[in-house]
Amino acid sequence: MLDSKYLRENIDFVVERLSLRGEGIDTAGFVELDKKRRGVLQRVEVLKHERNVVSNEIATIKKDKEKKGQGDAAELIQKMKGVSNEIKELDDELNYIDEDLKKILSLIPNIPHESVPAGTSEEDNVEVRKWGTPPQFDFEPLDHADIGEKLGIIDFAGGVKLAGSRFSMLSGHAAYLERALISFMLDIHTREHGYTEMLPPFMVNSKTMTGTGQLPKFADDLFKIEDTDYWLIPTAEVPLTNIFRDEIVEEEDLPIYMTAYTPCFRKEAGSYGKDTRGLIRQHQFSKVELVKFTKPENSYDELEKLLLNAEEILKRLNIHYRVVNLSTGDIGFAAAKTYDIEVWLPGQNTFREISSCSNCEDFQARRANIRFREKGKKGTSLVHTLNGSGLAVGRTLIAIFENYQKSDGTIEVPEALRPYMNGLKQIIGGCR
RNA sequence: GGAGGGAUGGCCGAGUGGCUUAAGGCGGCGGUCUUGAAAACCGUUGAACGAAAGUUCCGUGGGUUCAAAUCCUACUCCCUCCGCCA
Repeated sequence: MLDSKYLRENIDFVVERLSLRGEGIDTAGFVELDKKRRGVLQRVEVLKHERNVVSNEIATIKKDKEKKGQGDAAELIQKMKGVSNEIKELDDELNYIDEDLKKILSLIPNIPHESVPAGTSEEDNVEVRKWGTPPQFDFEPLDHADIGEKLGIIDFAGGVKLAGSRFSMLSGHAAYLERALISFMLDIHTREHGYTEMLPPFMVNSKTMTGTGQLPKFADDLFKIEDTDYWLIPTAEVPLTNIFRDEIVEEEDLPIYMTAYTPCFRKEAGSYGKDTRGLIRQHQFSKVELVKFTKPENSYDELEKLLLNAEEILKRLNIHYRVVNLSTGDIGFAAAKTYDIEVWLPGQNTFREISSCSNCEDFQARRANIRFREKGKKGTSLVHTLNGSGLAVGRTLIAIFENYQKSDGTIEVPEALRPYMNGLKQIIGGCR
């Protein structure tokens, strides 16, 4: 959510910046309502002041009457009845205005940072760097779906039978590999990068979904449990960021680093027919997430560090990747700036997103009311929130399948993962 | 699922219609004393909006009243006991 005061004072600038996202905003509606709100607020505050003053007078008169047996508050009380009714009407009006204003504000996306390249789509994303080299094969590399099915360790039909399209099932060494990847990633982030491991709820309420920006605008992308206020999380960013919702943290506790493995659930509405093959786009996938709470002045440095933390996983696995700076047309709703890490998939001869690292600045903090107290400064300030995948586990598994495949159809286990798989060097299929 | 109890500032906790909308304590900050620290003592210290005056905030939403932390009501969450259960 944007600051309404900031929006009021910089409305032309905001409109211009948001137009780079391809987003129009309801400026006329905002300006009119905002003005109306302040008018009503002023009137009702004057009346409330009067009510407070006269109420005290009434109290004094009644007390005198008890003591001295004289004085009569009847006239004042009568007068205050009118004032009271007026206050009620104005308060009601104010509530409606506030609701409408909130509705407008909650649908406006974050303002892109100045370092974000202008553009309308992913075509305009800018490559920041490449790491490693693509593997060379003396045979035609397969894609992960073929590799997995040939080895009998990815069961696409089974997922469809049990749940439906965009579900699948891993078995044997594929399931083992996924579990190993989760431990591997969490260990690096907790032991080497200073993150605290969390295991949050996989379902959250509407308020939590609103705090990070999924609601109200993106309800169609989410799974909701019928007859409850429970939503399945689309990313651990949601529960982790909301841990400090409506709280004031101490300055010396910042920055706060948290990491969590969770499954993620996404409807993938609007992607019909896209990425239907393989594990690329599923309704349920595993992800290790990184979340940071920082002081505003440090958040862009922290974003660079977070990005490196995510990259480190691919470096240890020795898999070729590149980093791109997303353009204004491609960054998410809550983000001011986003880097994507794209991993090389030889089976598809292309780079695919495996991590998305964003600085949301104070956009989520304002929605979720996450503040900190600064020494020697009056009041509180909003923290900055950051999040990134470290990494998407299913897509990492895909990358290993495709980059480490052998001509005989087996998969070499990357050296860094072997300690997590009881020394296993090669995935040859079968159930154990 | 059944019965009962509860929700007050960062934390604990008093307050049951009007006496500035929150006593007191802890914690934090500043000071006195001290070589330094601790202890003791003194002072200070909630949040939001607003240029300010001022207004609002005692779990959340309704209601009663001239006036609500306080009375009524619905809901949410927490605790205890019983039942069920991985």
